[in-house]
Amino acid sequence: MTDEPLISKSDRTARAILDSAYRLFVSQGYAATSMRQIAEDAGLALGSAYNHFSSKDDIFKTIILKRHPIFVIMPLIKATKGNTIEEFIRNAARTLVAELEQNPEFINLLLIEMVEFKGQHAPLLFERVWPDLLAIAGQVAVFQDELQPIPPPLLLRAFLGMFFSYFITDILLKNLMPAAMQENALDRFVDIFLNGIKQPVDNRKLNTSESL
Amino acid sequence: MTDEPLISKSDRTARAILDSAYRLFVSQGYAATSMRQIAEDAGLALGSAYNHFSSKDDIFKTIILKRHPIFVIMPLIKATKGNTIEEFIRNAARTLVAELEQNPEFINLLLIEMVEFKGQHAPLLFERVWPDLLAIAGQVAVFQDELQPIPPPLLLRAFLGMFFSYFITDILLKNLMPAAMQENALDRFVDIFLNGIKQPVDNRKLNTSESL
DNA sequence: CCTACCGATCGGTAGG
DNA sequence: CCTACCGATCGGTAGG
Repeated sequence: MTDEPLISKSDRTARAILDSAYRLFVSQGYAATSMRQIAEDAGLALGSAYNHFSSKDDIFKTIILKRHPIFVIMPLIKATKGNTIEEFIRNAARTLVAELEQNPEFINLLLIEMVEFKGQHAPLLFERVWPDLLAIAGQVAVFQDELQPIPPPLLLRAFLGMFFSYFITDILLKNLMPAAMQENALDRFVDIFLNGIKQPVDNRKLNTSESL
Repeated sequence: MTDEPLISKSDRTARAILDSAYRLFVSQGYAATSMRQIAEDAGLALGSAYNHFSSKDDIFKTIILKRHPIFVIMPLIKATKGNTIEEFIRNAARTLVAELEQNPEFINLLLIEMVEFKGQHAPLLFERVWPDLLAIAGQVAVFQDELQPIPPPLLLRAFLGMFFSYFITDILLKNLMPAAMQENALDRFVDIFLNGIKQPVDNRKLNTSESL
């Protein structure tokens, strides 16, 4: 029985290699990371890594299909709750930012794929994320009459864009910005986005009491 | 007189090296680009490149301080005209997208700096872009009473974010998206953004004639 | 500006 | 899973 544990030794080693490679890739880039670094970080000799993966590229391909940020982001959005579009969007934004703060480099895999691999894995990634995309479009459709007439896919794209741009500018400008550019920046981003997508009905509760 | 032309031979060679390096960096990344590639592309032997730059890193540093996309984007925004905030934003967005379509890889320098250099040049970049930032904040201040009370720096950041997210998602999802997600995506992005930042006064001309 | 070289490191493999 | 190796290429330099 114990001869065949649920997770074999070989599997554990393969995972150690993937984990090490992931960390090194997102912190240095693909070309700047050597197989020797990966093997050493995983506690192996170089040659041993090749018993588990045929090449460095093979490791990268495996990682990107398992750990591309889109595979973290989409399920988080899908699991978001909310009784109004406002609640839904604010909850989703908060969840994503919490995830990001936990691992600020997790977007780097996307950037590396764009620059160093010229986006060549995009078709496969898109195909695999498609079911989640449909599910989310269905969730948002519930709020249809709160919203401007915007096609749901475009809405999702704009939302992802808002989030993406928030933390790109956040990373870029970290401690450099004047306070006004930073303070509550996420809330402000969400305000603009929400105000932008909502129907201008009477019961809108804007915080613009000074409406001249 | 002709002994000292305005642009010396040495200057021209240095520029050829920078141009070649720029093209190679944005299309492959920094680590994946070798000094031999750069020298060959510039029409030189390897050793000759070192008469103009002390190291590969020296070349990168020179390039990023001259050609970081922020130095293209900010002047373009600064030169934007418009009698209303709507005109201004739409013109700026159009100009930036036109620039991007002309050189789809020009953002890669920013991405490379983020991933492969961990954003270490950010302080210097920010310092140099600061005057433009102030100028643009001044330009936008003119439209103050058309706008929600949003601090100008945050407004600029949100606008840059909108633009940035537009073309990141554009690059990522290029030919993969359902038509609805792509068609007029920029206009839609701008609509959302504009609607999001504008004061909800009476004379707003929304294209939502079907307001339930 | 080039040729010819330096030591170091690269991805990958053979052989056990 | 490791040791020891392969040829190729790396960033950089000396010397002319």
